[in-house]
Order: sequence, then C-alpha cells, then structure tokens
Amino acid sequence: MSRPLAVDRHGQILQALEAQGSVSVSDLAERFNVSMETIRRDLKLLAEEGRLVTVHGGAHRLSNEPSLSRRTIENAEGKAAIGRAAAELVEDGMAILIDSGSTTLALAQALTNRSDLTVLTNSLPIGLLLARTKTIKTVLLGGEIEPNDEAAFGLDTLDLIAKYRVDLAFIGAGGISETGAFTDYTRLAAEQRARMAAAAKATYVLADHTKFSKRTPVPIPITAPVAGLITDRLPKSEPAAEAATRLWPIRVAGSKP
Amino acid sequence: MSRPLAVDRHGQILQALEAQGSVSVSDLAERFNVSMETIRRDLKLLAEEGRLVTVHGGAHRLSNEPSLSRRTIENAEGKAAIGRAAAELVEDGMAILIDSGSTTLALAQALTNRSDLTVLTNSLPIGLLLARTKTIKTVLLGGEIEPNDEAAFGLDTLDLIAKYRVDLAFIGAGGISETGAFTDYTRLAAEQRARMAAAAKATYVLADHTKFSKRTPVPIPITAPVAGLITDRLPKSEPAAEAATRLWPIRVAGSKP
DNA sequence: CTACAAAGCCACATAAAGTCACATTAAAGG
DNA sequence: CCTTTAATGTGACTTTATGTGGCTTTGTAG
Repeated sequence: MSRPLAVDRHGQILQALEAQGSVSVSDLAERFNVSMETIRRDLKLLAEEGRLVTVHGGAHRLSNEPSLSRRTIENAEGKAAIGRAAAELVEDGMAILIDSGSTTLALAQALTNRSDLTVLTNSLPIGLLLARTKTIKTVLLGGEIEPNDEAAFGLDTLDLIAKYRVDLAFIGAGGISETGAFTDYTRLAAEQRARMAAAAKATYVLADHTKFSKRTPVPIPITAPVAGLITDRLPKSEPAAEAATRLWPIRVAGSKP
Repeated sequence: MSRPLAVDRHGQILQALEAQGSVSVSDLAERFNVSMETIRRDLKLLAEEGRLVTVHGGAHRLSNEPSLSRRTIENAEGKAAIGRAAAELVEDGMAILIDSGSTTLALAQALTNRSDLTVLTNSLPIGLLLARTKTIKTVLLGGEIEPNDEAAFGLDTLDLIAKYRVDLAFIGAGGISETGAFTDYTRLAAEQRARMAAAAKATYVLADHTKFSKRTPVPIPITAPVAGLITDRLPKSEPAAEAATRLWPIRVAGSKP
C-alpha cells in the first residue's frame, strides 16, 4: 500500500491551526486515519520548527491565547461538507467573493488546491489561507477589523465591495427567521452582506443546520436574487427550515445536486 | 516498443505539482506506468534544477510555506530589539501606520500588550495579530495580496491610505543605497511606502543592519521628512551606513535614545 | 486529596520508501 | 547491422515512517 505524504498532513495541520487556533491530537488522528503517536511526532516536529506550541492534548498557535481553547469548532464536519459542496460550484477562471465566518472558511479550505481563481474576501484568515496557495489571486476587502470575526467591516469595506463585480458571492448569515429570511447580528454586517450579494451575478448563502434555530435581529436586505442556500441538513419540524424551502432553492451538501 | 519521452513526463509532473501542491512517487509511477525508481530519478533531477523539493514519499512545491515565516527568523533578535525601540515611540491614544515586513511585524509584537491605540496596516499577519488583542483598534488597508509579503499592495491600497491621517508611520525598506537613500524591490511597493509616509505627521524607517548591504532597484520617493531610522547596529566601513548617518537621525536599538 | 481515564513517552516491530550496482532495452549513428 | 549511449527496470540492502504495547505522567471529577 502506498502511504499518503507526511508533508501534506503537516501542511493541513498548520492550516487547521491557523483557522481554529488550536487542534487536538485525537481529532487529527481520526481525520488523517493515523495513530495518535504519529500525530504527536508531527506536532513535536512542527514545534521544533517553531510553527506551533504543543500542549497536553494537542497544540495551539504561537503568540496569542495560551488558553487551550478546547471548544471544538461547532459542527465542523457539517461545515466542511458545505464547503466542499460550494466549491463544486466554482469553475476555473471565475472571480468570486467569500464572506467572513466559519462556514465560509470551510469553503476556502476546500478551494486551496484550486488554481486560476480570483477571490475577494473581507476575512483575514481566508485571505491569508488563499494567498499562501500562491495559485489563487486574492484581494482583501479592507477596513476596520472586527476582532470576533477577524474580518473587515465598515465604510471602507463597503466602498471596496462597490468597486468590484464577481461571478459568484458566498455569504454567511447569523440566523434564519421563521419566515425563511436571512438575518444578522448588526445593521452594518447585514448591510455589508447585502452589498456583497449585489456585487455578484449570483449569490449563494452558506448556513449549517444550527442557523435554522437561531434568531438574530437584523434582516439582511438582499435585493439580488439568491441562487441558493447550501446547508448540511434540514431540521424536521422547524418553521424556519420549512419557510426557507419555499423561498429559496436549497441544496443539502452530500446529496445529489 | 517505442518509449514515451521523458520530458513529457517531467512536464506533467510539474503540472500536477502546480495543481495539487504535492505529488507522491507511487501515484506517479502508476500513472505513467514506470517504476518508482524512474520517478525518483525524475524528481531528483527536477529538484536539482530547483523546480521542486523532494520529501520522503514524493515531492512538493517550493513556494508553499517558507516565505514570510523564514524571513521572520533571519536576525530575529535584532528585529525584536528594533521592534521594542520603535514601540517606545508610540504613545497611548495615537493612531499609527505599520508597513508590511518582518521587521515591522516585530514592532506589532511589541505592541500587543498595549491598549488605546489605532493601528493601520496593509499586512495580514500584523492585522490578525493586533486584532486578536481586542484592545487595539485595527484597520486593514486592503487590496490585492502579494503572497510573498502576505500584505496588500495596489490601487485600492493607495486609495485607502489617502483616506487616513496618522500620528506616526513605521515603514520598512528593501535596502539602503550608497547615498543613504531607502530603496525597494518594485515601483509599486516604493510608491506605496512613500504614500504611507505622506499620510503621517512623522515617519520612522525600520531597517536592520543587513539592509545596509542590500541594493534594490527603486528609490522610495519620500517627500515628508523622515523623523528617524531605527536599526539594530551600524556596520563599520559600509558606505551606505555612513551616508545614512549624514542624511537621517539614527537610533540604534538598545542604546540610549 | 485521591482515583482513574486520557494523554504522553519509549522501545521495538514492520512495511513502505530510498539507494545503489548492475542488467536490459530502445533510440541513434555510423 | 553493429556499436554506443541514455533511459529504465531489477534486486539486495538501508533508511524512514508508522503502528503497537507497556509503562509513566497529567488532568480532572468526585
């Protein structure tokens, strides 16, 4: 049997670290189908190179947040599936816009092995991730950085969005209302997402199933037609989910298009 | 039997590498119906030409990671000292602009325990680092990302710089000429650094001692007065260093201000 | 504070990958 | 047609990566 390349694993470990802040030995072992011992050896190696810091149970990024943020990222698997499904919609040569958020980050992860793409994003982790591929042309929509999102929001960002026109936009949402509409936490974020949609020929909303039971105060005023909602599964007997199915074309990641 | 051309195989290997980032010996052997030994010889050859890096089990692109991360290590101690010295010039409540580069990244590191600051930067690592402090207001000057610098350059970035006015700017330089002038690798980078200086009441240039012996083609057209050059030590009998001492106020990190 | 499960560490086993010398084969050139 | 040469394959041996099991350490619930 041929063996997968260890360097690839190392690269992906570092990427996961960049994205999530910390990783656990057991998760990585499961993800790559190798023993925990192998992962430990990987982490030790990367630690010697000064690329991460090992801690009991895993590793975390250097410089910040020594608190072993043990919160495994919420519904990581579902988000990864959404990311892969969304990536399939992206064709070579396209210019696309990717919103900030953990679900959209999964899309960026899924795009890292692509080339001949132009990606606009307001998210710093996404920008850094894609720029490092060196095969994807990346434009960062700058502005004031919101620390919780690690992304730019504000007047400058809106200005920049208006200067571009892309084939596809992938935006996130804070929640989905009982009427099936997408909602957000703040006026600014909602407005910005709407402008992103307006800059694209077609817009897809990425939202995992937990969003159907989340209610956030501000409706996202999308004027452009939404090409689809991509999610990981539709919760039964959830009014928001039922309403959404009537409003938007829905694609459930993993099932046939 | 006629033999397929080896050159074709080399081309396809490089193409696969470009697309996937890494390739494995066993996959290639199967794909081309040749022995693993032949593939190894191919990879060795291409590695000697500097087109890829061989690893156990296969090969991967050279560009992948060691760009910024490697430069950061180069003279890390001297750069950290410069960073600390520059940080002392920053007072609470100030708005400052920090250029991209490994030396300026050291300044950002030195600022992480501060608060009540507004920092503008075109560097993604610096932006992410400072945003995570949550105590420093961070504005990312967006635009097209240059993968090697992991920072934004271009028309959008210049536009954004022009919209702000800051107390201090800390900029880097590619090298220092025999006449003591600061130089850069490209026209665009030089112009952008000059505009950064123009947006500040006072500008400091951060350059470690290795810059005195580096020659890069484009002079940085700074019109605003330079408040000082901060370095880690002045090389003896280096014309660039002598010329610089006559042109700019120089502060050597570690010595008295 | 103790007990116990999870994580880490170390030494050893093993299979895949690498290396090298040598054999074989196909193109190339009189 | 024969010889030469470059490319490729083969087999013996070495090195590397990974897994396994026994034992120690660490973290944490009770």
